[in-house]
Amino acid sequence: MPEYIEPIPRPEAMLGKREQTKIQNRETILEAARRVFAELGYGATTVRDIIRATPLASGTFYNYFKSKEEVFQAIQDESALRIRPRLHEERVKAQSVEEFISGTFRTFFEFVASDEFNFRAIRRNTDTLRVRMDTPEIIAGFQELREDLESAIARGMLPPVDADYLMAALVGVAFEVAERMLRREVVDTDAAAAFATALFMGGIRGLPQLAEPKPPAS
Amino acid sequence: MPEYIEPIPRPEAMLGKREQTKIQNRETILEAARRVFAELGYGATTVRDIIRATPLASGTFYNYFKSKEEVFQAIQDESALRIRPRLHEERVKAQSVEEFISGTFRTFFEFVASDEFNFRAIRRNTDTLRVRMDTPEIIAGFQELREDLESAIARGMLPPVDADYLMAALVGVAFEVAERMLRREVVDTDAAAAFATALFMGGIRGLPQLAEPKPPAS
DNA sequence: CACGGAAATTGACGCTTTGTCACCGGTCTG
DNA sequence: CAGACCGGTGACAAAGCGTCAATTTCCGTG
Repeated sequence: MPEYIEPIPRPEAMLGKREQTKIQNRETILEAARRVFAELGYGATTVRDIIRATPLASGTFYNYFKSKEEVFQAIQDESALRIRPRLHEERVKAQSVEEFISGTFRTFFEFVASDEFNFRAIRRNTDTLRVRMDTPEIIAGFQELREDLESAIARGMLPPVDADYLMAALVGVAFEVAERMLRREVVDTDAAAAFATALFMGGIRGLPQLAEPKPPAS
Repeated sequence: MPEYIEPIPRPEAMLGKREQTKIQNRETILEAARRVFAELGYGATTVRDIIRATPLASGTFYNYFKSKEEVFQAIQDESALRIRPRLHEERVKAQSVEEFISGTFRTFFEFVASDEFNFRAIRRNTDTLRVRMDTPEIIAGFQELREDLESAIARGMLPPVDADYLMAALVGVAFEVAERMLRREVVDTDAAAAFATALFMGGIRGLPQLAEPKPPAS
């Protein structure tokens, strides 16, 4: 039986040419895709448009991604990967419901504002139509939020409410309010966070309480 | 100058053959599209797939719709057109905030549950990706909700809060909670409505209040 | 009833996009 | 330095797109 050889993790600078161009090409494609999506909107963009915005051959594209959806997903996941730990951290260090909620919203809205390019351009589509797409990484973020809520309930910080619905409500408000926030002439993340936080701070108190925690539905 | 001749509005049953097949064809296409979208998901569906699910020729399709987006829009708009008046009515006849909010949510969740086929199938897409699309008719519904909120504020039923954000929050919660509701083994619209209503009933009280009404942002 | 023309349907056509794969040049390993 | 092999290349077949000249269907009129 052949011994399994661990690939040697070479220091950054000493990567082989092969590895370098692989990273390079991937970034080239993602960069081009960001430009094209922003220009044409997701719906109107074709794989060929992305390839044309690149010095690469069509075959090369398919070595890295198998469709425009996958490129799109990668772009979204990059954002999700940057924001997710921050949100989680914000919530675990929260000493009160208020900190939990307001920390989540403030972090999210600030991120959205800073990442505005991605957040908006990506949603732009032909005419008045808008698309919203949840990648696995984003869905994992939702899942994490729900777990954090359940943990907060277990610690007695939150009353025993339906964590699944509460998660959904938080997500819905976060995304929808973020969208409106970005449309205003002056983007005021504090005001948006204050609004959303106040809504939930007042609202959670009156939520129907469960005898036992709700099992995950999917 | 030639006299303008008003087209004679004939009684339903006496429509000319031309008019009848026009209505017929349109419905044939929409029906086929519903099936195909449900089967393949919106993203994977091609105009040709829809045409193939129909006895018509490709050219005919383009006499009625100019793309799959437009078909999709028409399907969505049909739903929106059915639910919008009901929601509006529910809100204008509301004598209190509680009636306003709970009436809106109950009506919406019940509709979504009855219209589940459209609501779910339409969102299904390749793999874990989901799309959400707001048609002009749906956006008009949002607008109407905001106007109803503003009118409620004017009547003193609601405190002078940011109607734009409140509308966004209501919409976000409605859609996101609806989605979770449908995933559960037993779809309980009352429970979902109770949850969402309680959230807002408690939450609205504490919302930041405005000196003067917020002007529309877009 | 039959005829002329308006209106709508048809499907083949030219063009674009899609995804693949045989080829080949540069890169790595021994 | 040689040989293996990884991965970029672009031509290609298959499929989708939207159009339009030809054709059929319908309607109003004499």
